[in-house]
Amino acid sequence: MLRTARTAVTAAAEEATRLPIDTILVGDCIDHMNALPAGSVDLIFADPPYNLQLEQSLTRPDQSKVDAVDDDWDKFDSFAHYDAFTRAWLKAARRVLKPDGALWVIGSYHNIFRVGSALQDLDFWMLNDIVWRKANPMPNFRGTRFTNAHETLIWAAKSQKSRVTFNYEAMKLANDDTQMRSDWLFPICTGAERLKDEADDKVHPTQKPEALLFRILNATTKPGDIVLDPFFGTGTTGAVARKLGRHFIGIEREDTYVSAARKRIASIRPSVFEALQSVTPKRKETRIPFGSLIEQGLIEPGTQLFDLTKRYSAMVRADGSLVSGSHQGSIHKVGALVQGAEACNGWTFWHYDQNGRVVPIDDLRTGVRAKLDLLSA
Amino acid sequence: MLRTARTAVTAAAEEATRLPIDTILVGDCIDHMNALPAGSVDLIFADPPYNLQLEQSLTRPDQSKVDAVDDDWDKFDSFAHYDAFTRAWLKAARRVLKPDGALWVIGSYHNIFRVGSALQDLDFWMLNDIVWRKANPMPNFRGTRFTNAHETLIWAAKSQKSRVTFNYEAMKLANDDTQMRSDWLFPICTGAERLKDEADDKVHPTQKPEALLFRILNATTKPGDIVLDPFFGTGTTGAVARKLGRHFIGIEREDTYVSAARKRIASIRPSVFEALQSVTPKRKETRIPFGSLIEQGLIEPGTQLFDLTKRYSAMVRADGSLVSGSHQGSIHKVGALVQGAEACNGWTFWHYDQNGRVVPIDDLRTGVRAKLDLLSA
DNA sequence: TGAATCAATGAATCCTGAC
DNA sequence: TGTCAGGATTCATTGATTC
Repeated sequence: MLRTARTAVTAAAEEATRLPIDTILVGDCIDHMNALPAGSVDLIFADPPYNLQLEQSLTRPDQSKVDAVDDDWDKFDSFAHYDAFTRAWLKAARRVLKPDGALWVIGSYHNIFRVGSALQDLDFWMLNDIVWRKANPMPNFRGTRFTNAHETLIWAAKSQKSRVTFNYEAMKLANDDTQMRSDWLFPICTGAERLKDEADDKVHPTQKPEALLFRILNATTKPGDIVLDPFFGTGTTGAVARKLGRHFIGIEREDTYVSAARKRIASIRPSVFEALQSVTPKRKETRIPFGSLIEQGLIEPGTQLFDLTKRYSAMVRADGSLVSGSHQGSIHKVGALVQGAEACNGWTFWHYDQNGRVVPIDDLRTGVRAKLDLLSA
Repeated sequence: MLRTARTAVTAAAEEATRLPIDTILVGDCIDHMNALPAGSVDLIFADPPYNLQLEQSLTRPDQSKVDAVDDDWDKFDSFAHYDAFTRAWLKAARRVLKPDGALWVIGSYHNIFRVGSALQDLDFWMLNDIVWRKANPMPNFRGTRFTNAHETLIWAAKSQKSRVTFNYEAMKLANDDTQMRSDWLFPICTGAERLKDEADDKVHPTQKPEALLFRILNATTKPGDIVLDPFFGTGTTGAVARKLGRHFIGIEREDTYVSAARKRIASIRPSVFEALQSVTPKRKETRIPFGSLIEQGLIEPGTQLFDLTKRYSAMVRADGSLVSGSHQGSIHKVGALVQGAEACNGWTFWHYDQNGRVVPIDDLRTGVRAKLDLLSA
């Protein structure tokens, strides 16, 4: 009798801890997370709705319309509603995490401050905020702000005393033997990687690049770990987990996304090594804008520049523009204008007086570049 | 009697609106801000305490101690206290801003999510979050996290309807003619720029580089604007403001910082006036109605206009309107109608035949504008 | 076949002054 | 306060089309 009871209990416990590994659960993420056993997953990656608040439609300068994120799942009545939603899914997420588990969230300035505050309030322990610098962001078409060229990720442990996985050496190796920094450069998801439907439209408006998930899983999980994604979408997390020999649990409400994700993941052939290679971004020559020389105090506003023959001259203004007579603009533009030429490389055309020596401004750029590369290498 | 009263009132009003320009107020920033007249400053730059939670002291691999931020002013008992403090100073800051004013805050993951949420709750309107990528950050000595290589800034307008200053063209030009992005690369403040005391210790633990403020003031203020910094520290904001021909109001509690800042700012040589002028944005150029070109005989009534591909054409009428088939109206309206587009810039869309050369009508406008500006100069 | 050109597009809180 | 209309505004990448 006793033995039978114990067996039943053990079986129930086993049943309860048997996780729906490498599958997608369809439905609300809070309900599904609450149905999972507590303390059962190693990592959570979450890409929740951003709560964008778009007022009107936006057109490009060529009058084409920007295909905005206007899906119902991104609509919230107020910050209060968004906060309630955020706290609810974070609470459920925290429960399902192992004691030494950690969580990643990605967001933009519309929502990330709400999410970050909620995380702290719920006793998650922040480890890093990470900046995903987009190599090819959408420009600001109206010329009213800085190009929105990044998104923010937060990496947080379940609690202050969690001993989370961090593959420091692997990250350092992947970054030419220097510590991986908190700013990551990746292109947005386009081309063959971007899932399209029969009509050749994007299946999901905000599909994340696999390279981003590669780095995250490589950095903060071990092979065989279980990664939960409560906003699975078209399954980038699952695809990368499979490639890297990690297990995933996806939760997604929309049937369209679920079926696209299933098809996508089924076709993945795990191949760790090559995938890892593609993660390392190639080092490009650091670009130094002329304005940064002034910002850094290497050229003072008011400095006179001239060409090698001293036929033309121009004055440097604080904003990085040059003036020469009625001409004004960038070093290149004014260089072209004074000569009546179509184009001009201002870096080699313009010179300044360095203690009596006539030196091209390009020399300053070379110096700054060398210093920057040295510092960030 | 009445006259005297009115005079007194006027004097009081004048007294109240007389701002403590280019000075440092010593004491609590909330008290001082509340004593300033409402709606009186153009921009606020704030570098509040970060609420760093260093559990124990940090040691480098060689066992030397890291001089971490552990000053009293950075201690808060809990997030609740920090939030209360944040809301209090942000409220005071919002009151003192002009209706079209804006605010910058800088922070790290320890505090920026609290600050960002508070901003949104207080009806500030976020314009961008900006990432300052440090060229030479402090490494993570323990190898337990990613190198903390950036800080976050938030640029927010006083309200959603504020028309804030943004020198788009100047930023674009300073960035080699492409839009300035939201990720900025600057070295941290070291070397000669870093203020040191007699013992050769740094005067302030978190002195910001002038390059950062240079970009901020260049991007979001005009010459002569008033910039308030409620956490003035050693006065980077004041130093850059003075260099760039902007006014500052600094507020700082610590005498050590105040005296260092005063000395620092007194030694600054402001830029010459001409160097502070910036490129004129197209939006601000003298408006030339199309009709005036006809009035001035530059285009004759009856002239045929066409687009660059010669797919569409229209005729100029004496009153400055165009006709194309059944369409008629302004150059913009007809340009849009013939293409079936929502909008169209007629100045660049429509061309005319100038002795066999196809020239946009905008070239005529440019000529007229130059002549007009010459006359009025 | 290859080079040159054109077209499409991506998490976007995206105008401003006159009446 | 709103309405109306002038007219200003884009970067990197991919893939298709043309030369």
